[in-house]
Amino acid sequence: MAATIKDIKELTGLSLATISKYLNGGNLRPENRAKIEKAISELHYEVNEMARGLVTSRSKVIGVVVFDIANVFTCTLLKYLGENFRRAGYAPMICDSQNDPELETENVRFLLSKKVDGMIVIPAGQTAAFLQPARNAGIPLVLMDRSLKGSGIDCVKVNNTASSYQAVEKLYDYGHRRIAIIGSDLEITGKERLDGYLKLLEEKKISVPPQYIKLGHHSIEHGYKSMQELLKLEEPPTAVFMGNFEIILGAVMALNESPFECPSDVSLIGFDDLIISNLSNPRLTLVVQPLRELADSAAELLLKKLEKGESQDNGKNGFSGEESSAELPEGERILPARIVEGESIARV
Amino acid sequence: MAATIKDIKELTGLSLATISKYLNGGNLRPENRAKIEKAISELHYEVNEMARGLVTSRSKVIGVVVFDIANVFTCTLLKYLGENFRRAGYAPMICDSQNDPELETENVRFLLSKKVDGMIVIPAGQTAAFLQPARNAGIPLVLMDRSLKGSGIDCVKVNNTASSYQAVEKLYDYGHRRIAIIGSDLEITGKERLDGYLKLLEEKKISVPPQYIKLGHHSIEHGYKSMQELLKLEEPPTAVFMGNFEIILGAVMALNESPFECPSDVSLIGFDDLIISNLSNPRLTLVVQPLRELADSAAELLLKKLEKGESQDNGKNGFSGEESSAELPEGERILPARIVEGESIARV
DNA sequence: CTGTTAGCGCATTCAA
DNA sequence: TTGAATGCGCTAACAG
Repeated sequence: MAATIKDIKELTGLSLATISKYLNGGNLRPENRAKIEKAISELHYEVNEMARGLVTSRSKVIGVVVFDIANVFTCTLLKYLGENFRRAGYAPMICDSQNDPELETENVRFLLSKKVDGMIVIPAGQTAAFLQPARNAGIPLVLMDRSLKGSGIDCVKVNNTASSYQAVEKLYDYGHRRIAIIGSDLEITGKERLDGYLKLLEEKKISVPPQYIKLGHHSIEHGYKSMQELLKLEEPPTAVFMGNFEIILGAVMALNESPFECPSDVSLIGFDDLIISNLSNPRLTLVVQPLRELADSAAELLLKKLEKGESQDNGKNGFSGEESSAELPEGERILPARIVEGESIARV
Repeated sequence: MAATIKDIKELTGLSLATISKYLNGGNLRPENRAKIEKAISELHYEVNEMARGLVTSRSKVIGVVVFDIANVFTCTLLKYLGENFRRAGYAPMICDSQNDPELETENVRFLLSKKVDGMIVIPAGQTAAFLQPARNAGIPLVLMDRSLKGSGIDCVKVNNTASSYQAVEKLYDYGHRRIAIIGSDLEITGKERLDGYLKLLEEKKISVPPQYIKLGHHSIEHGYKSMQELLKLEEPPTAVFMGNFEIILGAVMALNESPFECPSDVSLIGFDDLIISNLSNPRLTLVVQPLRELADSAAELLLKKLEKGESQDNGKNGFSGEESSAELPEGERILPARIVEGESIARV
């Protein structure tokens, strides 16, 4: 089958060690170097990473576990992560959890059996138990987008609460008082964004009817249904804050099917994503997450740990099950989102 | 560090062979089975796939090379592919070529060094040379979306020409005669779709000014610029066929910024993607590719080859470089796309 | 700078 | 059914 260093040895008369040294960038006599290179290209030799990994116990592979791969948000991050890892000589091994905690658990196990050197995780659930095997294995871990409260695992994310506060504040500044939210209290990011909305209402001493607060999943259906219901109210909101991309999709769809117009009848601001907003007419004003920075930062953090050989397990968490302490993760990095202006907000 | 079967041996007093047999589903005495299971859970033992792979020379990993991962089309396919492979006990290892043939070549090498059992490829370029190492290695290969002419490698794709023919025919049936295209002659799928457009014009004996045929890359910029130019013509088209998702994005953006309205001023039909169309107002009429079927079919094809231990290299192609013969790939599977109705086409 | 040797964790002969 | 021995392809001492 495939050529091995033994074949190179036959062809060159050199020893295995010399060839290995060549492969790993050691110094050797130019003539030998040339011989080896000739043999390699003749034999179409490729390093067998399994054998190498068995010895070094490092695979140069980084596991990436995402809650849902069929998702603009996720795959943009994957793209940037991939660029970073590549540059550092690592390759990502991507696992899709399909929003299923069981699959997520299995993914972690799987990646461990593949001896990945580290892991990036965008968790599906809200508990860190599924990561315990990885912590036991002592490999570096970095979370993205969603932190796991009290787990002590580093996380890179945006400041959801502050950003959604700003978004709603923009509606407020444009004169809106009847401000609704279509969001989520089931996803952790949704909760944080809801907090921002509520905080602004509280600070500005605005009260809204409970029907203005539509909570469910971050899903197209929820967005669609909620917008329909909002527009049917006797006193519909003049502005709606939409908590994530799927919700935006559903809500805009419902609005398009209704007699209401944006922004004359109802103003909109949404959280997540950028490209897509160009499709809607008028263009949506959005809170855009710095995806590039998120990925770069997470990759850098993980690579740094990889270099230092630092383990995620700090010794305090050697047990499995629920964490009790509410210790603040030391490495939590919170990036600011920015508002990108469209024409979906009217003055009132 | 991590437990090995040696540790299990110590703990149970059984031999390595017995434990190995257990791990691989062999028959053994219930009491021994119980002992081993106890030891495994105590030690948190996980099979080291690197060591196993070194012996079996099978990794249970399937390499997936995509031309661009940050792309709704791609990542939806990835999702479905992942489900299929998972079910069959394989895990996908995804590599992003970033539309760069060099990176693509490197990706193939990389995956080979990881000893993947097979590969799914959505190629960035149009020549098959970069796959030669994989063919030499004798692993099964399946292309998706874009075939490599005369390479003899199986491919699962949609019938681009026929589908775009139908799309343009729909415009024709609605009474349109001034039909423009914003498409690509640089991507293979673009070419095929262009063919469908031209074929319909020819059959219906319609002639259009050359300015109606906008060819470039499958990019947002191309779509945006082309739509602007089309609308500026003295006699603008009454209908536009948009060749892929990025082009749709750009074109709709340009249209939204213009005084023209869809469908009263200009009718639209686009190729690719589904979800997104809901954002635009009116909803776009689209040619939708059967992503689920594409992925299922490609996965099935590859898994079948994996079972049969069939190699992609049929012996006729043992050389590298350009292929000369125009042999039809035996396993080419062409699936039909379907038109999903929106409200973006007016009668004229 | 180069060669010899040992062993990574596992599956797989062959004997028992 | 189980056990002992061998080797997968490579790296990492160590000695030369």
